[in-house]
Amino acid sequence: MIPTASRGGKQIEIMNAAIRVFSKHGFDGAKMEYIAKEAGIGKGTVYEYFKSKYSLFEEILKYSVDQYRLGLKQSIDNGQTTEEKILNCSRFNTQFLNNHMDFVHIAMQVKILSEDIRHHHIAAQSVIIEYYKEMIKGAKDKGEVRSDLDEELAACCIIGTLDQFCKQRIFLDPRPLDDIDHQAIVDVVIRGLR
Amino acid sequence: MIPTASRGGKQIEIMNAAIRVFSKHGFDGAKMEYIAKEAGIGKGTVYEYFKSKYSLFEEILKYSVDQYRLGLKQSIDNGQTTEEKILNCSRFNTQFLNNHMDFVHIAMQVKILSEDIRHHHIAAQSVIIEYYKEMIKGAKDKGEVRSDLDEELAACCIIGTLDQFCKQRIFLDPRPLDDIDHQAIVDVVIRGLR
Amino acid sequence: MIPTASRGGKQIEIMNAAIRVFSKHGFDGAKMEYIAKEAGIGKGTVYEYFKSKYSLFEEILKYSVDQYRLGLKQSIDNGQTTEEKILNCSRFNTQFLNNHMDFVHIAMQVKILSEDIRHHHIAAQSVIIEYYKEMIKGAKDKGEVRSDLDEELAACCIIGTLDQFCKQRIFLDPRPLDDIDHQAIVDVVIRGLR
Amino acid sequence: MIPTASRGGKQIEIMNAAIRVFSKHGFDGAKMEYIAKEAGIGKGTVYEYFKSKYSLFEEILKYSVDQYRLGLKQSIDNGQTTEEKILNCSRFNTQFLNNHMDFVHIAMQVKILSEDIRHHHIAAQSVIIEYYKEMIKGAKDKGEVRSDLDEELAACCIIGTLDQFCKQRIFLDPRPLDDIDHQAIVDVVIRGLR
DNA sequence: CATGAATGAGGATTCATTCAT
DNA sequence: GATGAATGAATCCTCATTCAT
Repeated sequence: MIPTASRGGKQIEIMNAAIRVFSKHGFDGAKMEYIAKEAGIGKGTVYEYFKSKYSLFEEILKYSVDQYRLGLKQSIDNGQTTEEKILNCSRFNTQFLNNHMDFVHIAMQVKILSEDIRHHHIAAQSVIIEYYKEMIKGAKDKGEVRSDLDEELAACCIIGTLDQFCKQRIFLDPRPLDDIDHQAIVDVVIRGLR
Repeated sequence: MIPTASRGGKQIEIMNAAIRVFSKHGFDGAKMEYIAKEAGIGKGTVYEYFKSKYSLFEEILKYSVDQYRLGLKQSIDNGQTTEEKILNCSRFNTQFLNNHMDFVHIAMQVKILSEDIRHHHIAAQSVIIEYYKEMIKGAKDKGEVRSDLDEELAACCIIGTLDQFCKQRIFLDPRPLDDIDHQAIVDVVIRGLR
Repeated sequence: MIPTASRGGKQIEIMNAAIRVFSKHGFDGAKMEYIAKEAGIGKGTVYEYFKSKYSLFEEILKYSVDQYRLGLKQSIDNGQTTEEKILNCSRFNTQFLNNHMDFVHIAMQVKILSEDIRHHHIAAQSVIIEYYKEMIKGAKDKGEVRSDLDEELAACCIIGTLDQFCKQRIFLDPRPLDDIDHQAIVDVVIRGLR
Repeated sequence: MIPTASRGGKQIEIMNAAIRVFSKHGFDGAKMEYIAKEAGIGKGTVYEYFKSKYSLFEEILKYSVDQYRLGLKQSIDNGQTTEEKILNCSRFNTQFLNNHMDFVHIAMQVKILSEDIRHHHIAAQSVIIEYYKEMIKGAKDKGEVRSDLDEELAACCIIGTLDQFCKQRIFLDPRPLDDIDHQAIVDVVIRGLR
């Protein structure tokens, strides 16, 4: 195995190639040969950086989930008002899911994952929910949302609506993603149906 | 192959066994032998009813999607007010996803599916969105929701929130599903965050 | 198993159906279901008359070889002169091989056959050669062929030429079989090339 | 797949091993594992060189048929007189069929072959017949055979007699092949029975 | 007697992984 | 370090055979 020092660069390259291949073919459909070819290296070289297909998958999963969590955190932190925060999340969500949607779905077959990665995954999800809950808590303090709002359910509503919107746009709607009216989505979440 | 007349019963039995096995192991992890054993029959018998593992999967997918669509339709139709309709959907959603969640996730790897099944799947999704949009339209007429509400986005919000809630309860929350406060969820959707 | 008394008729029916199917698909390609369907009976019924696919094949082989041997014997016996005898053989050969050629080829994979059937087959071949050798012997006595002719080689020449002619006509030549000039073939055999 | 440059050697090795196994067990009886073992390689390696059992079979068939055709051409070309040419053919035929007889028989189940290979096979047969016809034509010019001889039938007679002789020696006669009196066979063909 | 639904042994094929170069 | 030819374990599927009806 290669000393950890110089590994970083190529490791990331392989992971990015693998994300594309896993997304296109699913876990079992993704042959190591495809991944190597996509990364522009030999089949054997992948094994210098990852000890098995499965561990490569798990590394990617962790990596992606962390990327997602961090991006979301930043989206929230960068917004001034709660509305702006959610707006940022909507934009980031669309962008991220557009690139990783398939991978996310593969990842959801949580049943096939190891305990270790499963915990990581669930933990990350929980952390994301916490981010939102804290955001709501802050919004309550600033009086931007009603004070009797259940924070868990609010988080649910935001996450669910944003995700569902992405799904519909990506799977059902042929239009490009750049003309999305994020403001309108956020409006529905904030104002509700009534 | 067995005449279509008498096939129905055993076909359904196999499909139900297969849903369990697919859910537990994923598509590629689900060996035909497991499925046969789960259905209490011999391996070869599965092939009397489905011409391949893949087509078995597709049949199940169609079947599940249709079951879901029909259940949702009924949930909406059985409610008097819009609030009650959404409440019904929430209950049905929780119940259905609890039994099929894993399968639904496997199914979402839409990329690996045939054109035919993919169209069926997308079509069913579209129909479901239509159900909700029509519900919103009716609600507008009755003045239960504001008249400037975008129907598509409203559907997004309802579907997304209900689904996300289920996911959180099923994956992250160890509590049983029967003490869910569906009313609270619906409240958030209807009143929004503010 | 069915009492041998009334078996004869249906047994022959099955064998004839099986010859057609074996000829069309080869031994391993011929499914018992095809054979049953071709004979217009149920799959299980075939097993009432033959204890296995393999033994069915062997029975057919014996049957066909015997049919061929008998037909050839008759062809020889029915001719007055040697030339006429060979002429009859040529006609019978063409007719028989046209119906059984593929089966004959399948049968030639002697290696896969049991010792028993192999001996029967080889014995029948030997008997056929004997028929021809006796014919030649008779012809020598009548002065129709030269007296220094090797009987074995003469048989070889007759059998080989007639068979090869059939093969060419059946495999390479699209013309129907009824306008064959058997006299010309026999001439070549009798007069030689010179 | 391995680059075509360096494939040649091992490909031929596998084909030769496969000829032995196909000859011994027939097409369906020949397990890929046997073939691999016979070639002294792993099962998977065969698939690096041939995409399926069937295509391996077809490649062998083409290869064998071409080998046969070329050997026969040379036999004819190397003879001075027509008699010598046929003599050469008889020797080559015996030698080749002794090594390939079983495979040739398997190959004759032309019905199961693909259109492509079938055409190749039939074409090769036709070419062989042409070789003989041209030989006869030349013999006519040199006055070695009578001028009214039908070339097609003459070819038939030569091919058939030589093949039939081989069959008899290989299948029915326990004697070794080296004491064959090829001259006697050729005599019968050239002088005829009379 | 006849049937055909059910069975499971058997074999072609795939692909993650190894290791000699 | 990098490679890709070789490997064989693992699995889908076929079909001869059985046996309950």
